[in-house]
Amino acid sequence: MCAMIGAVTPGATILHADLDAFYASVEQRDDPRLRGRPVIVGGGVVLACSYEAKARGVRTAMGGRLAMALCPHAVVVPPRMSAYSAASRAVFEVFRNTTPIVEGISIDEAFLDVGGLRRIAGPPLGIAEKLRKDVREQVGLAITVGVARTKFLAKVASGVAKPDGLLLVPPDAEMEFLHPLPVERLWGVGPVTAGKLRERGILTVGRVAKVGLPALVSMLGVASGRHIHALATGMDPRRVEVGRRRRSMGAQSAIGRRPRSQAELEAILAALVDRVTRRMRAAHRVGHTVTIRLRFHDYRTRVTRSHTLAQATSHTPTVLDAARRLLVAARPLIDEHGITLVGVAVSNLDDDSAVQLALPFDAYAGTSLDAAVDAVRDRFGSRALTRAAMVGRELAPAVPLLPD
DNA sequence: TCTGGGGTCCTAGGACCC
DNA sequence: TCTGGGGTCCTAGGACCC
Repeated sequence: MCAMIGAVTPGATILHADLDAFYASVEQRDDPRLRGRPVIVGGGVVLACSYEAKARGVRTAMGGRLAMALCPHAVVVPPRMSAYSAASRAVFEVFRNTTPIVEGISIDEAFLDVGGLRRIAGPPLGIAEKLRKDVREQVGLAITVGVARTKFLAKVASGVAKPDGLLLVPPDAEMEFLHPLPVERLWGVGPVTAGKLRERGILTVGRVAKVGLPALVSMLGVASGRHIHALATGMDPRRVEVGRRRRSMGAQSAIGRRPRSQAELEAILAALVDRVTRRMRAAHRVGHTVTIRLRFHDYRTRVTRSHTLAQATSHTPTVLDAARRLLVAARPLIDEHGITLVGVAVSNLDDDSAVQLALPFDAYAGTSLDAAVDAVRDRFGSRALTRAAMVGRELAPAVPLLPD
């Protein structure tokens, strides 16, 4: 399926590329028996589903029981995250072979700026066509691409063109394209905001543009009002940014309704902290703020409790200690409301090379070198020690530490 | 709908400093 | 004894996205 509006359009140089039903498509690619059949990835809840299942009303995040009621012949497969990661890496490789300006949004989605490539690679629409072909041939997956002047319009275009489509929005036809769409298409308009707009009879993007900025600000607040007004009128100055860094890393686990002892909760917490801190170390990141997240029996009430450490760390026992204290402090809430989810996140992230400054001058000031070395080994593992030793007697500020 | 897991950004109040 | 304005950081909650 390939739709096009207009011809050569110098302003439309941003591509939004979005893999179709990503997890389910990987499963269908890897197992020919699944092709053409409704596929659900997940178990208790639907993590992803193929278009054949979507046609029966199955949706992401739906409970497994309901999904099977809607689509009794669906094939349910357990998720294979490593296969999806590998497929994602292969697709991003194709993206980066297309243009150096690639901004990853998620495992299956990215923006590409192809504005500078006209002389060597031709106009954006041709580049987009080739990108789709390359992903299909090299990775074996269908990908939808939207092409437009702004990120938001490119994203909406890919959403409209799905599945396996290509859609260009020419700069002189943006409002015709955008204004008939429902307000939910605006990035940042979810159920709550859509409800507020709906109450006032604002159902389309065109109506949002017409009602004007002051009215939107009074309805939705300054940030939200300005944001959706800008999008609805085609203004979106955000550039495609290469190398955006993660601002937090977390893990969580839904644990059902069964009552849990403190020991059980702490064991779950320890496993989560271990997962997060391993990932942090692999990414060479350290963080200052430890947050625990709890959800209660009603599945709606959520609380977070956080604590900011004096020093950024990815050290498992240090993060666990902070998380455990927060959990202990939250015990009365847990006893009162019952707990159904526990999560841990570390935010305020730095590159792990940032730890270095604090080490010699703060925590280890006044201690002997031997004592500092022991403390460093304890805290960050032997690789950090090796790096420090390489510069001689001191833990020099310029040396990045590599926690193990 | 008996309910996942990983994130981002915004708001708002209070502490604290100058 | 009463009273400033501005800025930053921390904590908590909420909406939203994939």
